[in-house]
Amino acid sequence: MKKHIHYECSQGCPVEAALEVIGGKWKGVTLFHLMQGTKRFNELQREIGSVTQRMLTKQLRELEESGIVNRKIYAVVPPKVEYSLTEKGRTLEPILLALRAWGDEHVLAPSPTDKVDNIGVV
Amino acid sequence: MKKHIHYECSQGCPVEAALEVIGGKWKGVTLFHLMQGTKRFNELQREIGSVTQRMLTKQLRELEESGIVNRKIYAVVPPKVEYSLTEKGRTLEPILLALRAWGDEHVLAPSPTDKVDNIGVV
DNA sequence: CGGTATCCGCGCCGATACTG
DNA sequence: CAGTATCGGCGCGGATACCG
Repeated sequence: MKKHIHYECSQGCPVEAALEVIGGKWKGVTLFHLMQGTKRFNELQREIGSVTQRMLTKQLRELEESGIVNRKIYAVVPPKVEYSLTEKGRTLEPILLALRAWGDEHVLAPSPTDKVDNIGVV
Repeated sequence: MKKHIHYECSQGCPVEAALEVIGGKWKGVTLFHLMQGTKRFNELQREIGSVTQRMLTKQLRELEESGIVNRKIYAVVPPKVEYSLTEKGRTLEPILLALRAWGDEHVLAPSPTDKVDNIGVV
């Protein structure tokens, strides 16, 4: 059995690979808020609004494991943890800005130019 | 009215909104392949490689509903269905290209500059 | 060829309770 | 404050069979 076709996209497709990093349920928003600077856990949770503590923790851990987010623990009482983008994470900024612009224009404020061009049945 | 965002991201966050459109499990790859031009169903399935018929259908339907993808049915035997990007879909091209570039550089071919900068414990 | 229909396991995710 | 532990519903998504 030889694999003559294109590369299996599930393994080597760079678009999928990128989306697996930022495509998690709360990762987009989280990253976007971290673009504004270092944030504490509570700060993030408050700003995102509807994320549960459990999920925010999970998403942040995964982002950390992807090398996108840095977790800084202060050994103080009460505990203080700060999250920030790593160098690698900052390379995502243009993409996040592009996503925001696109979402703004084509989802949140659908313009008449976004109407379905045609539905073809021949 | 000025947008004083800093509230509930779950409803009005444009980044999330955009990711909900392209973030489906197979949507990224699918859209990327459709950037190369109009494709038939089988063609897409073969190129993506590991997607099941059921899932590809589902993802394409959702993309269609989002106004991103056009479905053109030819009334012939055997059946022939062609998928293509709509005008709105084509506005995603720069984002898809950026995602591919990022995935290539930072996921598929991790460079030494992507090493964790530091893990801070103060 | 390009789909539905159906079954079903698994893991996501919310809710809640507890902790250092 | 910033988590972890545990339970449980339910929807995602694979496998399979069938259809126009």
